[in-house]
Amino acid sequence: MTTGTTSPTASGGAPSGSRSLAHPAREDIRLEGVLHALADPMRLRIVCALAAAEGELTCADVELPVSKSTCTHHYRVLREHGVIQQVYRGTAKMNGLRRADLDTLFPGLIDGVLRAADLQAGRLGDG
Amino acid sequence: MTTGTTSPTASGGAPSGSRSLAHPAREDIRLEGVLHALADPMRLRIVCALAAAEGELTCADVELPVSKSTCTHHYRVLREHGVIQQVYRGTAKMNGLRRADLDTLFPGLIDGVLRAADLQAGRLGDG
DNA sequence: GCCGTACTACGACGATTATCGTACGAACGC
DNA sequence: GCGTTCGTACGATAATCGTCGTAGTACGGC
Repeated sequence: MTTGTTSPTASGGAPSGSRSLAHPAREDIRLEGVLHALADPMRLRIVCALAAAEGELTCADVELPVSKSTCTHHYRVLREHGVIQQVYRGTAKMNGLRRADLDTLFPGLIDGVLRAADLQAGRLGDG
Repeated sequence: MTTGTTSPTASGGAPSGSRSLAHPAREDIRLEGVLHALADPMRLRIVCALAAAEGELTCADVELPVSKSTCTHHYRVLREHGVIQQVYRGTAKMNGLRRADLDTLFPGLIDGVLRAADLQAGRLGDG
């Protein structure tokens, strides 16, 4: 999805995505890293929101009770551990879950975590 | 919390093995806590060993490349986050996975993590 | 009663982390 | 061009964590 058709409006020309971000290859994603990334409440919220959106969200789309710097930090942790992918798009940065990679490496893991988060949310505060 | 050290030979009530350890109630187990507990390589190893044993193991049964103090620390983290239960039995302390509680709260989560750990072990070390 | 085994408590230490504020850069619209 | 919006980089800071060693406690066997 991200590759293929480059610029949507195509007026920019050559390297429209000049700002690029380093992502770990699928083989480099480690279970402990993923678990660590998911173990933080803020990051778990981000991941849940991304999963619920089933698409890309900007960093600002997920409301978090922390400063913008901290926000950037959490997104970076998620990206560097292979949980999400990030692509610049204009002034915004789109975030998406790396479901395909994660499901291939650890089938059922993300589903289990998302389901667990959902159950816990219902159990704790959502009544 | 500063209790203990009292009534080692108290009659009645508690059984003679009265050294008891505080475990969180099932309702108090939090997903972030479980994920955090599982995110450490040593602790993940312990949990995998416990799951493979399908029973109780002493702390010393799981060989870890760390000192005994560190070992105790990791077991305590696992217990305090509701991942394992610990019971004194003579001089030994038996450790067991809290599968029933975890599966009730977060169905599929532990299975997913264990399977992921297994897959990753095969992918990395086995060739 | 004494000793060995199994685990713990405590203090220490370095490394990592989560958080913030401020200053900066990159793209868009005017 | 200029300003706005969105995100980043860089320090700074306090908290947490993983690790260790040493000293200590509980239990069982002799």
